[in-house]
Amino acid sequence: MSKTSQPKRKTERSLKHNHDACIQTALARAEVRCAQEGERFTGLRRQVLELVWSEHKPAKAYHLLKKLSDIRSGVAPTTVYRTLDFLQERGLVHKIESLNAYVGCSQPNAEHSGHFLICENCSEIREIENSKISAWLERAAQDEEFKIKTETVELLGLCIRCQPA
Amino acid sequence: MSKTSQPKRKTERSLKHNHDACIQTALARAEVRCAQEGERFTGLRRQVLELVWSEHKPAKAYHLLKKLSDIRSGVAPTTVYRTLDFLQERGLVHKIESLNAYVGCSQPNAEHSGHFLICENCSEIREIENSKISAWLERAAQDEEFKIKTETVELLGLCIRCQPA
DNA sequence: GTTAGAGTGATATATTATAACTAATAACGC
DNA sequence: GCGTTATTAGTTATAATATATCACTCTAAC
Repeated sequence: MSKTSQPKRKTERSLKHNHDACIQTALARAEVRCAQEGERFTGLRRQVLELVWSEHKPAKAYHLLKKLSDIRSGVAPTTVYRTLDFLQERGLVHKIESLNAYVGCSQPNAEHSGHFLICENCSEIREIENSKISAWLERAAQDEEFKIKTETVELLGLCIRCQPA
Repeated sequence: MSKTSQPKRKTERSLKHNHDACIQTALARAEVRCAQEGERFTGLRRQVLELVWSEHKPAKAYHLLKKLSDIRSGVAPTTVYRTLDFLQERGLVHKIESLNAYVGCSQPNAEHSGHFLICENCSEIREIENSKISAWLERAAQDEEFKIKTETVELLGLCIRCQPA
């Protein structure tokens, strides 16, 4: 248990920032992106993406499965994995390999592998857009004459709010 | 079955480089390291580490389980995972998150997270010792005031031998 | 309106990992 | 050596993650 008499976290709402808008933006971008590629952004795909975005935390496939079952019928693991695969291929979600979980991509316009900061305390996840990282990794790989295709960079630790003073 | 009349691959031996010696070195280092930490390097632990090292490819837990069953009795998933956990905690093996597999650590003396180049064609894996990478990642994380505890860096692509000319 | 292909549903199963409890073994103080 | 304790390993069961396959449905395009 944590300390009991902690002050009520008035930040809770602000931490959620403008989350509804944030989801809506993601959905709108996904729609555009699919249209651009001649892909159909179906109801199922929209629902899954919305569920992935519904928290700023990595979403597990079977958690999504449960949530999805609440809003439609005939949902099986296949349904979820297939849809996540679709979204991943279009750069709309990323899989966090070290957690077996999925997050919405915050820069779906750019072709990129995601790089992530993951708080081991609160699970909040942050995609870092730091083009230098890829450049550095490329250089390191070149030293070994290795040709990178996909980068998995997942940094586990403590976000600023979860660090002890 | 594979093709029957293929030419004998004379490279096979050289590709294996000095692999027996390589394994022996790893085992010897593990023994020293465990002794230093007051841990027991038991028969089971030795066997598992040896199996992990037996190929220069990531080893899957259930593959190790099967191999291990050939040389001792009473082997269950728990046996393997428990032993791999032990070896991981001592820095003797790394888990490759993007493959759910394990590799022997080539620098067990240094405290470090591994950084890997993984060939998607031949599965050969190479741990890159590039202290700059950690430094770079630290810097990127600091920009976000994030405190890294463990780094997962897995670069999937083509090794030099598997690149088209 | 037919049709080809994409999308989804349904069922089964494979793969990866952990929990919880028991038995065996080694280390330690005496 | 001898019993005590802690560590290691064995045993059984089950949870969590992921894929394969086939059938049915919908939709876009003609």
